[in-house]
Amino acid sequence: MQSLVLKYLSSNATVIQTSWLSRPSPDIAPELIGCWLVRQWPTGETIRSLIVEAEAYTSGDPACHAYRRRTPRNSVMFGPAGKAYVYLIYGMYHCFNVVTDDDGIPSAVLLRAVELERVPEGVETSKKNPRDRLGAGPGKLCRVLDITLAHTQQPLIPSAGLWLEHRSPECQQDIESGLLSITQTTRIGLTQGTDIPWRWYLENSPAVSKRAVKKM
DNA sequence: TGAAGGATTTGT
DNA sequence: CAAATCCTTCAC
Repeated sequence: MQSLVLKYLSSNATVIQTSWLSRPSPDIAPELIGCWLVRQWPTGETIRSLIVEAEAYTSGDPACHAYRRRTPRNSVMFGPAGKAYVYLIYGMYHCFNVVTDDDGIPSAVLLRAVELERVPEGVETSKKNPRDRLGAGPGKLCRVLDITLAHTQQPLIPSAGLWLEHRSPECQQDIESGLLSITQTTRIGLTQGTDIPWRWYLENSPAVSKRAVKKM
């Protein structure tokens, strides 16, 4: 079977705008599956990644970092959509979120897994970490795409070196026809809000972990 | 000012 | 299942 990334990669994808992201995160997260996360380094190297797994967090949600109060770390989630919320977890991994919904409503979509169109320069693959698993996990996708705390609060636009693009027409058609299937289930790794089914992933993607595909 | 803990990953 | 590892948050 041909790689999904290469099958759906198109040269004229359109950049996702703030207005499209100014909606509730549980509406946006499933629609981001099949969209593109694009990273461009200062060297000019540009890599598109197919988003295959995402989770929604929002106001009133006990698992949301902004549930208790506004703090320096989570403040970007309270602002307008279209910005990056990046945080460091367990002292060693970064997690990347897309800030969503209207100004004043703290919400975001955590990107949990992507399929890279190719291996970035300087990145080694191995049997343990093969090409199709480089972006398999929220910490791993940040590591391979070099997404760090420097990106948090940055707008997701090409000039920032990190942005989003809509599904290609081929991908959109395959999702609508049912050839590609998106599954909804519960979120991972939480201590609160564990029963809220706000995780979505693309069936049969090698970047979605077996642990992650556990059903409700 | 200090201590507890976390939207993870990896190896035992 | 526990370690790695450090920033954020909250309590004192």
